Amino acid sequence: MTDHNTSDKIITAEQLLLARGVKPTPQRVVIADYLLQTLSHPTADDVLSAVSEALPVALSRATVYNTLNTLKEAGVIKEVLTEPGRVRYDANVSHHHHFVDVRTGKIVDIPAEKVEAIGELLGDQYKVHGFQVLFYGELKQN
Amino acid sequence: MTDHNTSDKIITAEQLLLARGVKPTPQRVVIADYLLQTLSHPTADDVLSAVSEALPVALSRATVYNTLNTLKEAGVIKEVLTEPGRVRYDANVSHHHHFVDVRTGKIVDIPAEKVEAIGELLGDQYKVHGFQVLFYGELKQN
DNA sequence: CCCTCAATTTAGATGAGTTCTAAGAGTAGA
DNA sequence: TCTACTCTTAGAACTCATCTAAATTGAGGG
Repeated sequence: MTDHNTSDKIITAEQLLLARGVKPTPQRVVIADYLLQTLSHPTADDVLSAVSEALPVALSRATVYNTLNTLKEAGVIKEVLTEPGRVRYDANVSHHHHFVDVRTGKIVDIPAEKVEAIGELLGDQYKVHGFQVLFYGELKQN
Repeated sequence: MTDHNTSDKIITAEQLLLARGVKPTPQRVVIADYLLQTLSHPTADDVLSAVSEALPVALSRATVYNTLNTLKEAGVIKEVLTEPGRVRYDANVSHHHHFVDVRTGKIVDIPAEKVEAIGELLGDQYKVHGFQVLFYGELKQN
């Protein structure tokens, strides 16, 4: 398995949690599953409403936050910072970047390969561990 | 004047505020002056403590937030998002990027020229208005 | 099977950062 | 000097996130 949760072989949320050493409780499975199947970079609140309305499993706000932190620490999801005051989550944990459409607020992933040269542009005085690019502009197709 | 507040000719905070159409009250001048002379990317609270301890002017928390928003809207300063839950401010409003030293938390500016090629790396389906790169790693000197 | 016990979930309290409100202070122009 | 608007202020309120302590769950051992 690579670090792309959503590509290569199809893998269920439950299998992914087991593989990363996280006990797959119903709440965790449902949250991980939602994150794996969306491309929308939801906030904690987005996760709570999406999962609450679609599911038999009751879910408290605290559990959403607990689970998001657990999944983040286990490497199942990543935080995305695009705006002040809220954190978004992304189940694509491969090295990649983001593009924010300034008209719609839509956020799309940009593969690392597109900008991979950036890491070498800085001089000797910087030892670059990684970098994050946030593009903003307009998506010409949707 | 270019959009570098801190280079080219020496300019006082008061002159800068006037030039950007912001009435230079004592509180605003003092806050702008602090931001112009620091390289540390302070938070609102950092500004409040730095300015409060150094100055005859009394300063409330609300004024710090009001002023930071006023200066941001006037283009005198920029927000910097490097971590969840807090906003940092930078009086360097030229197009540039940031490098976070993961050992010390120190944040330094990276000039736009160093990474200027990035804007052209995306394909036709993106109209890039701008981009922000956040590097993280280790500063080898300083 | 059914205890036991540790892990998980939960509602609500709490906390951090920021914005809002409404009242007071300052100030430019009549 | 008065007026009228702008700015500042203290504290309330709001939003997002974490903490607390109690209830629930469920896996492993008898």
